[in-house]
Amino acid sequence: MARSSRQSVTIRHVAAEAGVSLQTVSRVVNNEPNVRPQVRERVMEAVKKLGYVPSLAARRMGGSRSYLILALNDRDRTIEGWQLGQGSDWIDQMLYGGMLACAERGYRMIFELIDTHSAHVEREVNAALSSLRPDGVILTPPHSDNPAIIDLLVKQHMPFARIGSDDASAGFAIRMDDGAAAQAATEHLIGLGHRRIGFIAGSEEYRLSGARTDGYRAAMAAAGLPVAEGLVQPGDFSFESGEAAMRAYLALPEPVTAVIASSEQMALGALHVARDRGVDMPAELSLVSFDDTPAVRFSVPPLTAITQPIAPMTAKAAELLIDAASGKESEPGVHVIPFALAVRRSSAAPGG
Amino acid sequence: MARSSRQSVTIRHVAAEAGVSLQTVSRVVNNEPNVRPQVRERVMEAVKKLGYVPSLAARRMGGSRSYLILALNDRDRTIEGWQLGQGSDWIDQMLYGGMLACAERGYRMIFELIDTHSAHVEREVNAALSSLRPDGVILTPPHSDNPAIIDLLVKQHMPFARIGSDDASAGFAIRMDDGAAAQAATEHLIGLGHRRIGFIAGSEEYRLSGARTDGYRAAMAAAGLPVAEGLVQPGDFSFESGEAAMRAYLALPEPVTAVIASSEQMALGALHVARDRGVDMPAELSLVSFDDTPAVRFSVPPLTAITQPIAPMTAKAAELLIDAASGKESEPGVHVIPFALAVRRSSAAPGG
DNA sequence: ATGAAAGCGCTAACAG
DNA sequence: CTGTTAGCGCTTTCAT
Repeated sequence: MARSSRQSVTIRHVAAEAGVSLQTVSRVVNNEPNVRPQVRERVMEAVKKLGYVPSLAARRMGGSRSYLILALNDRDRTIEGWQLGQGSDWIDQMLYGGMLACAERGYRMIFELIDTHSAHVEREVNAALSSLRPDGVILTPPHSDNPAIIDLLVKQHMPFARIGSDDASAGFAIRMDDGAAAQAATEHLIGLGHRRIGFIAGSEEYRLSGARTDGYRAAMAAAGLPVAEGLVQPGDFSFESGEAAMRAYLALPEPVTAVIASSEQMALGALHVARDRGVDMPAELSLVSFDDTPAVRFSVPPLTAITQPIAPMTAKAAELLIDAASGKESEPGVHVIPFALAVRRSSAAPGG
Repeated sequence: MARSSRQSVTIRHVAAEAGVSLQTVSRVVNNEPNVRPQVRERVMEAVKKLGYVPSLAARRMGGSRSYLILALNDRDRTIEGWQLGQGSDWIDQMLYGGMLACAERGYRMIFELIDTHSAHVEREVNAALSSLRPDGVILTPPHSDNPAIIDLLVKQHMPFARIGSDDASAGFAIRMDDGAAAQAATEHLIGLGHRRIGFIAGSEEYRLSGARTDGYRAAMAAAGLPVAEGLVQPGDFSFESGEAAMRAYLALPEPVTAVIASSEQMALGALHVARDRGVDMPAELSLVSFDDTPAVRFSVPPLTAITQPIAPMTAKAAELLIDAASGKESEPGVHVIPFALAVRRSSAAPGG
């Protein structure tokens, strides 16, 4: 352990130490066959003694793999989230699931911010791919359904996983069952005795918005409840759109007794308006959020929420891509990850 | 833009397209001198036309730089934060400041989780360094003052920045003035009319804990207020230790009218206990938090808090390291980044 | 089962 | 100002 200079240990040093060729060291390090147990042992000792760890860059240069998984996130949304610090922990959960899954397999996850709306999406994605040459790409919403990005990836034969997408035509799709989740939230409220339940829809830019609205409608229909005019309000996932929706509900001739917001920010916006107007929650109004974030848990009252399995989805995405890069063919198609409903004080039987 | 195969554009293709040598392309791409404007122009056009972006790995292999900055975070704390999802956005703010500062300079920030307490710290750090060969390392608390890590970095001549450290003996130290911040928080309360102010100290594993306590004592002393027995309570940054401290305050014969917690989690723990006991805030008790996180802003009441400039500190760290890697000698020593005090409803004049 | 040779895409060092 | 020559540390052939 005396090595302490700037010059680091390379495969050469290990080969010399063990008295074998570079090749043999490479084989041992990569767990390849055709090495006698005895020699393997000797090499592993040398590796350990010298503290050898292969250089990522050199591995990428020599071989075909880069041991890198690239996650692409929407620049504007991500930066806005960071600036506002409003407690969406999407990135954190993505890192949690993705980084650990990668680390377990000797991979590394890097993430990049990409402008969806920019005319330069292709240029930006291309730049990241060219620079990093990852073994796989993880797409998060709204990139998961961006045709420009998908086309690019397909053309380059770059394996990719699409989080929150149900499009199985290319790449791996990994999602939770958004429809079932909205349905579960709706059923939860119906079970509590609610009959006039509002639903704040999400941005149509995201495919999952439609699925959620459909799930809500399905649950209402199954219970024989009409979806009256004004019960479904448009939204764009923003706090403001949640506020606007709640104002609309409060202006309805016949009031709603419960509201489901298909995003955390919209739930908080709705909560804000309701509280401002002195609505007693949950006595007069129950509220359910999609997305179980810190802000939702710390709000007053704490909100009942659908827990999106962001970490497990990202972990699954990383696994699939690494398996693919390792030659293991995994089943393509849509992988559905279970969600959960966290029941908190914001939902109760109507009237108290 | 017809290139669409897997095989990507290399410096060769650009050289051929522009009719110059590889070297000239390299010079242009790296903004080096000794290229006629005319030729430079021609090369830039070829680069643009082919969509050429240099390979990170190849750059690292050929040259002396890797264009990578490595940020080291504490594994246990980080993972715990992700699991609990309690809304500490340290990682987010670090990424915000660090990634963008790196991106502006053509660098990339990668972050790794390292076990501080493990006997393998050195092995873990070494592995990350050997694999990535970054141009600089950013240390975050508690790594910033970990002698094993510092020694390793110094021995390897690896430039590094220490966030939240005031130790200027090696590397760049980047910090906010923790003492002044605690002092400002204390003065804020004194200005409101408080005289018996409690201070929940942080873990002694972190050097900044002492600075904060000192700042509190200094402000008290400057105002001629005694720091009576029991006013300073020990803590370890955890929610539980905040709860314990608040219980201790409530058990004091002569009650405190205000409390400063030197971490967000302790503030929330203290708030939890106070609310449970029916303490009216801020009428009966004012509370100030260190760390202006989402949870703090969404709590009831929203907490007055010291805003730690995590993003600016990380950005500064990245800048210094990249400048160093680029040959620009920057002033060593301690870089102090301004903090702010966000006044919210949790602090008011005593008694009402 | 092992080793030798070639080369990945770039930059450093040197020639001109 | 510009081009040529060597590698960087690995993995991939291909021999042995």
